[in-house]
Amino acid sequence: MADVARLAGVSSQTVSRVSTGHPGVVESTRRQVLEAMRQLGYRPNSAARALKRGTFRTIGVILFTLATTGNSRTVEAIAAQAAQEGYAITLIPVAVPTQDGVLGAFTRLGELAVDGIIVIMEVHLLDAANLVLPPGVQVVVVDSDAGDRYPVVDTDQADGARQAVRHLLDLGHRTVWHVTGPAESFSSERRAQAWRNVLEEAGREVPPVQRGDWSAASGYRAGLALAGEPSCTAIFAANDQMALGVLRALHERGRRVPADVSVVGFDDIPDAGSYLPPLTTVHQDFAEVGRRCVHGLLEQIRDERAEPGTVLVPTTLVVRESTARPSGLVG
Amino acid sequence: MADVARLAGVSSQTVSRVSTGHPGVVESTRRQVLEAMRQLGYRPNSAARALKRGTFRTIGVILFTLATTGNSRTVEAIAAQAAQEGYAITLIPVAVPTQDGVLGAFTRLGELAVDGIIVIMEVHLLDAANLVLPPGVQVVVVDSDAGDRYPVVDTDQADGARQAVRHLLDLGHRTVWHVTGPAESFSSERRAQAWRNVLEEAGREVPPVQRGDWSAASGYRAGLALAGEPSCTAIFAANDQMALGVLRALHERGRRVPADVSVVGFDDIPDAGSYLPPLTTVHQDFAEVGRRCVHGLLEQIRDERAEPGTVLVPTTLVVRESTARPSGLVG
DNA sequence: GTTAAGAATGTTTACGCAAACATCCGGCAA
DNA sequence: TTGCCGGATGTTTGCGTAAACATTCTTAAC
Repeated sequence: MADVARLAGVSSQTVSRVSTGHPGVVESTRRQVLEAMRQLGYRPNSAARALKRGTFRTIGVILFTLATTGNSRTVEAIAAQAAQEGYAITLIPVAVPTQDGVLGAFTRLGELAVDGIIVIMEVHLLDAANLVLPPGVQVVVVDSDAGDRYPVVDTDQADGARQAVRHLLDLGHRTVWHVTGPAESFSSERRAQAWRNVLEEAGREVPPVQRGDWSAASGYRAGLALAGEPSCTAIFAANDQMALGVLRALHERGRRVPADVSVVGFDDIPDAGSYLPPLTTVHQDFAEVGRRCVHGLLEQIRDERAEPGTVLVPTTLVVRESTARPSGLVG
Repeated sequence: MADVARLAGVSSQTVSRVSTGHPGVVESTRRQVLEAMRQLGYRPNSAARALKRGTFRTIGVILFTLATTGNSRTVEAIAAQAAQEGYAITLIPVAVPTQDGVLGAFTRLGELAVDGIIVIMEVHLLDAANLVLPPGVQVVVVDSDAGDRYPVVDTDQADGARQAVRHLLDLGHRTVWHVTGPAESFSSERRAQAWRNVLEEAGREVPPVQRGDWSAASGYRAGLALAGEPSCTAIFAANDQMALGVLRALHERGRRVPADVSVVGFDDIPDAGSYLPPLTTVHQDFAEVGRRCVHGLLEQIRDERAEPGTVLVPTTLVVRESTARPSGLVG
């Protein structure tokens, strides 16, 4: 910086003013400084800047995996929104979903240069890790029900699941079977809960749950089991990939979709429209979730007033070709 | 830090020594300092630390999107490996693949606190952006052929494609049609090139290319076109998602897979085994690519000797049920 | 022409840490 | 006993920046 100042014939403070875009620098001076910067290839040192300002303009995102569509889409949206607000994103992956894993991540995080953290996982896992957040670092949570302690932003899981199940009941199915996600996942539990509620409210029988792990392979296994249930005419899978596995299992067992069995997924991943048949599913607005996270976090950072509460992003049911009236009712 | 030193009855330098794990601090003193840290909730300020050390222990990853399986898997592997080496990952998304977009990202990047950068995109786009890298910041590139200027780590695209096409020819197909990815993508071009080469070497006719954009929807469109070609009995899609679209198109047009037409994909995404039928595809080891990237970059950072060159990660063909001998040869 | 007001620019300082150097102390060989 | 060595700890200093304050210059009103 001193070099730039010397070359431009000004003081280093003026260089600082130019590089931070402060007012009160006359145009001709400004031009000279910029030219000197260019010549010397000067770049402000962000460490020094952060030290002086006490802020890093960086948000940490802590999660288990990018392998699920939901997570990677959410992270992408967070990154995009943060970039627009002049913030960078630091990714903190937790290798294994154990207490140690989370604890390790947070220990690292404590020393990390972040002004706030977005947690994309069930918050109980954080508590279990006996976590102490660095003071002054704000938190927003996705995929959790910790709305009383941290601000939460999430898709309206329950409403999405309700729409899916009601759609199937409205088509005339007597009841709906459910392929659920892992028990540790809040989203998974919430979807299962809503499914159960709708059935109970409608006075329908609640069939046993098939548990999966979000993967197509687990959906396939669940689908094989369900294909053996003659009374099963409608299936609500907790995500699209498990729905894909269910479709394959039904196909292999000679049960036609949607003629014999209707299938609904959740997420509306881009591929869902290309499944055989194209999948009826619940559309999640991941981009909006990401935007809201960043927005909420920055608001907290600026205001220091943490006000827990939950923001729910609405869902829409996208009806494609994997659902139909049960065959007994055709016509 | 001064508070901690006072409470522990030592100098701030001793506190520093404890927190950096330096030797030469007697156990009893160390214990006292740690206790004082705990009581005061002290956390080292990473900005100051970075300023002093001149290093951030952070790697920047610049890319267009996390939406493609390959990118998100690679990023995940990079993050995991970096974490293990004590480095954090900063994500720099480039919203739009235009010169301005890339330039903007790099301007931001210039001010960013990173010791090295991993670029996951065709490097020509960087050049087009007239990019000036911050001096002292090392770069490793994925998905590019810039091996003469930057170190490159990539899947062995050509070999994977060769395996796919040869597999189809070996089964007895006269030729293989190709659904390619976007022209800007190096991976896409490399796969197409290898496909062409194998056909030419074998003296087969090279059918016109169907261009897609990696999405299942584009694969579907290409598939509809190919379903209208009676002579088309074998299709190599440049990724699994386009293969999914092709499968759907063939199904809709009444062409059976693999009885009438064989289909091969590329990537081996987790869902591929659950397609109808389960997809024969080329397995990419994204995790290995990520590991090599980080490894290469850290080596550069430590040695300062940039030695361009290309590291290729091998691929394997995974044969499932979407390929078979052409029907004329059955039995 | 004088002076005050305000704009443009310069000077000083501190942010929190860790490297480099300085000091202190106990122990051991001569 | 003396002197010296080396380990443990303390003191000084500077990393690059921007806030706060100081100075200079310009302009306009009288």
